[in-house]
Amino acid sequence: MSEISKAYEPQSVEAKWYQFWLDQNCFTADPARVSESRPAYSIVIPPPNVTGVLTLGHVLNNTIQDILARKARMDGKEVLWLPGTDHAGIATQNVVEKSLKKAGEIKHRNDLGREALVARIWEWKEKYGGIILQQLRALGASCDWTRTRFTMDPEYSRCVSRVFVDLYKKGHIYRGKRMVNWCPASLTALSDEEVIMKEQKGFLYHFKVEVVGSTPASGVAVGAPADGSGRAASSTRSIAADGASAAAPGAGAVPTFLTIATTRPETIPGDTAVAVNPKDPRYAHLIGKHVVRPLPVELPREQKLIPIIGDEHVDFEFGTGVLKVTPAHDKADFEIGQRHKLPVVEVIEADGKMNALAGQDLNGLDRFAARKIAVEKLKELGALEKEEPYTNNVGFSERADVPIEPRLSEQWFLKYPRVTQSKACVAQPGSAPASGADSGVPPESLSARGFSISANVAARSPVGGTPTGAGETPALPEKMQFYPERWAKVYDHWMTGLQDWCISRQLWWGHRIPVWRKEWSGKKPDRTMEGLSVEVLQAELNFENAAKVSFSREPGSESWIRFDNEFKTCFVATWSPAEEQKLVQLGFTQDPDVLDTWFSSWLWPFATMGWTDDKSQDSNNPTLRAFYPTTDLVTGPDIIFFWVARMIMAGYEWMGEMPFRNVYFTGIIRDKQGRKMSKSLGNSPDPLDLINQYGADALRFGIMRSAPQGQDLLFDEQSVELGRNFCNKLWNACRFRQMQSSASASAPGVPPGGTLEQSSGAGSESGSTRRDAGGTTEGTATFEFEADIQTSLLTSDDKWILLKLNAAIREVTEALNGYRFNEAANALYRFFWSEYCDWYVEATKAVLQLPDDPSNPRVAARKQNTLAVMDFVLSNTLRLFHPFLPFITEELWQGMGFNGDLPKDQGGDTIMFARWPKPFDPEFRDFYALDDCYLER
RNA sequence: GGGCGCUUGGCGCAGUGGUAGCGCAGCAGCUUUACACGCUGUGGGUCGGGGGUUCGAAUCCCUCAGCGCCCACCA
Repeated sequence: MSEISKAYEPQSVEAKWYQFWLDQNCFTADPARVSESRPAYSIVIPPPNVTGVLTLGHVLNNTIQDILARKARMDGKEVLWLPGTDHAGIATQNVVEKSLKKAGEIKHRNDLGREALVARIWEWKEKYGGIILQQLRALGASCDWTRTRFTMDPEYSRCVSRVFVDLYKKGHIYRGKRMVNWCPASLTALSDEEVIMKEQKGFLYHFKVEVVGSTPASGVAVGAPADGSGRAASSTRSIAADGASAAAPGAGAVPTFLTIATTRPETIPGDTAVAVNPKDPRYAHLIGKHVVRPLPVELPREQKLIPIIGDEHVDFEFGTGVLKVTPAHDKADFEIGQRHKLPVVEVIEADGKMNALAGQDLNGLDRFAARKIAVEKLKELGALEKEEPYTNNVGFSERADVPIEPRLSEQWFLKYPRVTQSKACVAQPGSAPASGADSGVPPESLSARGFSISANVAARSPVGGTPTGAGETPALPEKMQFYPERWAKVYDHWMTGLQDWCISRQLWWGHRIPVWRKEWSGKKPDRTMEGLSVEVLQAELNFENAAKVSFSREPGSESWIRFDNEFKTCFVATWSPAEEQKLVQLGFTQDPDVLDTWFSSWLWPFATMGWTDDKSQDSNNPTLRAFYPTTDLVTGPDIIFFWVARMIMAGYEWMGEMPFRNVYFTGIIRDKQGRKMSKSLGNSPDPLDLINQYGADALRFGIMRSAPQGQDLLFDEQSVELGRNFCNKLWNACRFRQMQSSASASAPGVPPGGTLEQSSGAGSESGSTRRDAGGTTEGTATFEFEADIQTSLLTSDDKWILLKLNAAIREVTEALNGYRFNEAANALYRFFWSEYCDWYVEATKAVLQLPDDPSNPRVAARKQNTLAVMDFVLSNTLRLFHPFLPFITEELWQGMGFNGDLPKDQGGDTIMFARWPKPFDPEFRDFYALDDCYLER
């Protein structure tokens, strides 16, 4: 830093230092270095979609992870921050399909076919995938890039298959024909979590249907009572009960009508019953009779008779109290259908278009167009009684953003494993004594060791760990800690009502389900199953459980076989290539579906570390042994169910241990007006632009300073500006020091640095370990603070700033231990700007500007001492800042000639491994002659 | 229908029992030899409403209201 510029110019330093860190392998984790004195610290990145580009959400998320990782390095830990990307099934397939369509190459994915499309997606992935990881480098993310993983790496895919087969054999995975959430745009099933409920304005259509099989006499009894729900009863007069007295002029019986309310008239052709509550006095007597379904119009009346059934599910307060039952297109209706053995008539196809069973008027129409036509038809028939504006919740496909269609289809389902254990492992608010993190450092009066304990260790070990770290803590079962804690309740609630997980997707991009199948024709499977062994025939006896077989007879190759009588199909699950080959030879075909993306990402914490499902191998895997369970997970609360909860279950199931000790949930980034960031609103600034304009440190600091724990964050570019200004302040404060240096008689260029920690390390003999001031310590591994500061010459200003520094160290450390990043950032800001710059630097000017007087050596000594204090404060400040502002601190660290605490060949020439400062030990109060009055100030 | 969060000066937020703070914006000055991405000074809030506990409440309790999020098979 020979020529220091007037303003900090991030562009000229960021790339340089990032490359420097890479060249020095500063980010690389080595499990061999882990030891008692060098504990492991690990984070796995929430893998962004391969198609992703950096958003402010990523900036927030990854800055936090980087702060944690860099802080842990400075605490002397062996740090693994493992990066990677997610194949993101639907999203990626959509993106590539769209781009191919746009380029005019294809009209439909079938034009290419499965293999070719998948090949194209891989091509695309190699070319454009992982841009986001590149962008993270610009942010300063200190990931161990040598361990970058992708959820579809061969090794990772193997984990997915193994896990599937394992669950299959344990009976957790089954195949079933069920109502699922179907996305008519992506043409695949979705899990419940992928459905987003949205309020939709529509209409509640009331239409009447004629009841047949009733006699006028019986119909009389049922009036439309004015009690209960007024709107239902009075407005619709549900049954034309007065029909009898009306003495219909027509021939034959007087018709009786029921009025039904529906939001989906287009599904009428699929109705196979009308349901009422058996306890409803208005309708109960009609159960067993039939009604005439109005649609399709052209169908003869006799073919449209559907029964009136009684079912408890019907709420007679709602609508007219009469429910049309469409088992094929509504989840609740399907269940009613099951209970009453109703036929299932599908009138909507997979793509959301009506089919022939819907009748000629609707056939081929999109479901929403069909709705309009259906209403018209009802009008024409005189059946429509009214249309009532109505708002209801409709499920939308998360990815395609179209209303999902409940649809009956055959899918693979998973009964979640380890639910009880996973539910119990997370500390609930108020349940456990929230130790460590918030209790912080005890007051001054505490005995000597109070301050110097690594608060990090204490705080991060979830339960117990008192700050003194003495072994007196009872060995309570270790709990996982959520930050903020309230998310634990959300988690708990979800874990309580778990439904089986639909894990199959009708897509091409993803992990193909490792199941091969073959149907049989006769009563028993064995006739068509050539090559099946004796074990299989035994297995055949038990259709419930999977049996272990080996088709290929190769050692280690095994399959799990299961017979399904209902579908007359034999299913074989295997992850062994030899078995696959043999199965194909035997005429088996692989299941065409792929697995839900989350079925691979729930293995992320260990599948990325080379897990194999082979206990002997895994216990010899140094990475897994050193870094699993991971320490912290940083993610958004929006994927607490998708990802976090499932990782916990997977962690217990296959590793026997929770996957992480702490989970930090960030807030969601919104714009100034509180709206979500979105491409269509154009309110989502490109972080790279911000980095170019203000610098990565500015962006990091700005966003961290305005991100309260777990609260949504309203992003304002001004906060980044503030970050830039702050960097500039830091820059100039160091510049000021540099200018003094050259003006004074002190050792030029390389002012010694030091940490409070070393001072404290010198302990009680510190007085005797003092060395003479001067540059004699250059080039050695460590510096002694007291070598450069003469206590006897400390002014009250010097003492004051030393104590403020001490307070800042304590404050920042505690805030970071409690994951209160904005507090830490604020403390740094306040300390450096308001205390160091505004007061201390200004105060020093009086001293530093004293004219040199050879006859009075005390003047020079005082100046020298002031500079030593400055160096001390600055070097410790840079350490404190480094996790937040990695680039500028490295630049200044090097430029000021500060040295780390390790020899150069061990990373001593970078601030990255400089020790995190620790507050004074109490005895140092005496050493520096720091009176209590300074402590108060 | 349940659950959770938020409501503090113009804007965004800190502040969990002891006389209201920060940043931005505002206003008045400043070519002060680190920094105008700066410095000095200054105006502005009865802490959503109501009730309670307390010597004392933005801070604890109750209640109401508004906004937001999550969960839930009312057609």
